Amino acid sequence: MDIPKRYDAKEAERRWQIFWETEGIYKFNPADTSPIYSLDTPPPTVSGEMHIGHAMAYIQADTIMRFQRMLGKSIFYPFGFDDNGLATELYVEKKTGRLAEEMSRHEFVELCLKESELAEKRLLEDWKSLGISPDWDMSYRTTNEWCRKTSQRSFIQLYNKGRAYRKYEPTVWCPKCGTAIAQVETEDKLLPSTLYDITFNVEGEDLFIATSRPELLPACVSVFYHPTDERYKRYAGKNAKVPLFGHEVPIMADEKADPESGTGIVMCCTAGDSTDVEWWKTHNLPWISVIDERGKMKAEAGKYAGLRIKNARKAIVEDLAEQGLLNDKADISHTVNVHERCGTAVEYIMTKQWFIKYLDLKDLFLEAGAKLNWYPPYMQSRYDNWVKGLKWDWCISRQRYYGISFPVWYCEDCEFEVIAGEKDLPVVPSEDAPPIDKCPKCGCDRFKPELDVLDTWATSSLTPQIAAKWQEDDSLFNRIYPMSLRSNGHDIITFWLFNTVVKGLLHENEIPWKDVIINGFVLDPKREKMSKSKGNIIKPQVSIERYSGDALRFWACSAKLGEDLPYEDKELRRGVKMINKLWNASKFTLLHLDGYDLKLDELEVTDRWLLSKLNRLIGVCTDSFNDYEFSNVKKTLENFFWHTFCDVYLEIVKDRLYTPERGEEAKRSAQYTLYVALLAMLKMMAPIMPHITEEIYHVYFAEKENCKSIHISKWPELVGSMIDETVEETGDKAEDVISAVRKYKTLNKKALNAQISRVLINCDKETEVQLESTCADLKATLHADVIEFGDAEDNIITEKYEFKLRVDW
RNA sequence: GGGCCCGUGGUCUAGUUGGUUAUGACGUCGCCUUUACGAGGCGAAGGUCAUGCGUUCGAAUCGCAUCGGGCCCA
Repeated sequence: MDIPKRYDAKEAERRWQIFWETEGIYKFNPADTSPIYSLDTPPPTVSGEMHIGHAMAYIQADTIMRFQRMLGKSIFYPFGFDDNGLATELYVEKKTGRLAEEMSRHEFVELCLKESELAEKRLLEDWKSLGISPDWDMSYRTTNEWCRKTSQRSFIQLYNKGRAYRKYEPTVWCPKCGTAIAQVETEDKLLPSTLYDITFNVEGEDLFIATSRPELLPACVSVFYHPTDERYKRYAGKNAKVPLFGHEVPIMADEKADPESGTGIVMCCTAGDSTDVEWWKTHNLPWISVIDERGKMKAEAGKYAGLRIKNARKAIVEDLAEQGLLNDKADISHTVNVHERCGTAVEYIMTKQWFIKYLDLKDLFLEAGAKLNWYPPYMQSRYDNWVKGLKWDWCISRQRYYGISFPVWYCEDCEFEVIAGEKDLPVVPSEDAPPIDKCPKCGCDRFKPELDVLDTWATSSLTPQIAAKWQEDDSLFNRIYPMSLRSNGHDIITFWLFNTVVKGLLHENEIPWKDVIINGFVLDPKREKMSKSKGNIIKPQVSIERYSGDALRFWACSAKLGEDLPYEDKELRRGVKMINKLWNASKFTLLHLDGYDLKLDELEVTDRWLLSKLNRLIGVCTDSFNDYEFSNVKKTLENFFWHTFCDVYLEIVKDRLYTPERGEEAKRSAQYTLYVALLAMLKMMAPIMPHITEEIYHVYFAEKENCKSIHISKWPELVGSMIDETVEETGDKAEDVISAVRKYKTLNKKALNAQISRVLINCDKETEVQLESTCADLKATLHADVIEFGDAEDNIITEKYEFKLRVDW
């Protein structure tokens, strides 16, 4: 057998990745009737690089899939890119330096498609370098024909169920992007601002109201104070006159007015924030719209019409001051709800939008959350809290260019909604004709296309349906859905996970998966969140280049589910060491297995000791993988391999392998044990380190097992009869003696192979019988001429069993 | 402000249905070429388990409070 001295990870990893792909090792076989195990992977957005957080999450999920594959399941493991929506538009605009407004809609869409395809080609190489094992032939991008069809079909079916509807609503709106956005696409930012104390007038009397948004004065529709606030109770039922604009608004009491904030009395405008919207709803207030879709003041703002929001604010403040209506102003910092993608403060604008009606289904959603198996379990409460706090239906329309079209046209006269036929999907209403000639309601024959596009989550919430060929291949879909597993970041439980549950329930009346694993974040070595501005980003490609993919995988598996993992170079270096150790230990083992025929007479005690422990290990690793505790597999396996197998067992059996005088039987017993143990350890390590284990497997075991790849070989079976408590105790006692003598040699500055003339062991009779049975191995390992039992003045006491020993040089 | 999670040697971490001396790794120090590996082996030092109170025969583990950190939501 010719085994190279060194293992070249960089060369080998590329070689095996190509081998797996060309040999179709991970291909899904629809004809395979084994139970299916499926994974709903997050399609990464093409707008960014693959970052270290992606790497961790994909690797963790991949270990599970590799484990399940070795259990003999039929693996359904798709991979997709999300190149849909606003994120891609912004990426393309930034990359090409051209704005969507500068060209025709068609041109911009083509540009986005072209750029995202380029990005995907580049990104795909990054993802493959992680050594993950999806069936690449099942790859998709969310803008391809099939996804567009699926997404539009979902919309049409929800429309037919009365779940999709269109209406005027105050909508969270980004004036910079000029689009409606979802609640979840906003975030709160602490920003500096000015609080203006403005003079209103109540029956000739001054009333001071504090606001940071005086430009909304024309949209003021009422004034609120807290019901218990004695200062303002006397105003109940009266009207306040709005300065500069002169209209009168009612003064009312409401719990949501904070007596501590500003002057304790607050104006309600349509609409500065979500509280304004709530007041508008609960108190049936009129809606005055003063800001347009692009953040300019409308005609309702009178002389300020046409000004941008900030300029209008400035002008109004100046006018107030001039007229003596500005009582006071103070610099403050307060939280502002901004669009997370561009940082612009959001507005609430009254527009016609498409919604998915689901507020009536909260109980159903909570039930679904309870049906899912959450790993870790406490993540369910994030989902629950989100569902309980929902206030609006799901707004699914976006006023953008690049995205999946609504399959909808409107009658130009009566706004009648014309929906595409499912057989015509996918459609682009701005380019395709509607399925009817005349409006069934008014007879008009002119139609206008819906130009809005679907929210990107409206599509990515269909990943199970997209992957499993929903309503295209029923037999496949029925076998796949609900899927076995969803892998999800904890930051997107409230959108990607929740929205997928919503679609699953609305379409299939069933939860989309059985199990959900939630992975944590990767932090920088100082345990701080990585961000571009801090400059502490770690690129996985650099880590792979420097330490290898297996080393990165080894690191990624050290975090438990849900837990954040700090990135540390030393942990990657440990992975490199592990690869090296696996290589060297295997090299040694396999050299001694050359020509071995797997024949066995009887096992030596120390061999039975190792095999007993090995079978326990198999039990632990199998259970841990089944519970998605890959970090426990990694830790337990690493410790067993390194310490028990390499440091103790290999040293014990060397003599039997090298010294013919020990006898053929003793050698064969060692060979059998080495074969079984190394093979089992490699297989259990394979999901974590797929390349090095494959390399070693092919040096020897592939031929023996007649199997093309370790990753489709059989997972080690726990043989209960091999677990033997007595043998384990015997071996543990021998190990205790070995480590005591090693310690003695070290303390006396002797080499571990220094010869000793005698070891005298003072122990009870039972132990004596036990140790006797390992005497030949003990003598060889300790390099002792004789081992004797009996009373004597001791010079060492063992750690674990506290035997008294005497070592004579 | 609400919800959830986390605080264990210098650093990262195991252990959390209460029960011997709290696990392992990195780092530090000392010793050693075990016919696989010096990218290795053997060993040493280093922890009042964030703090306080409580429950208990017994608490890293359970309860309460405080302090600190993180994530999500408002």
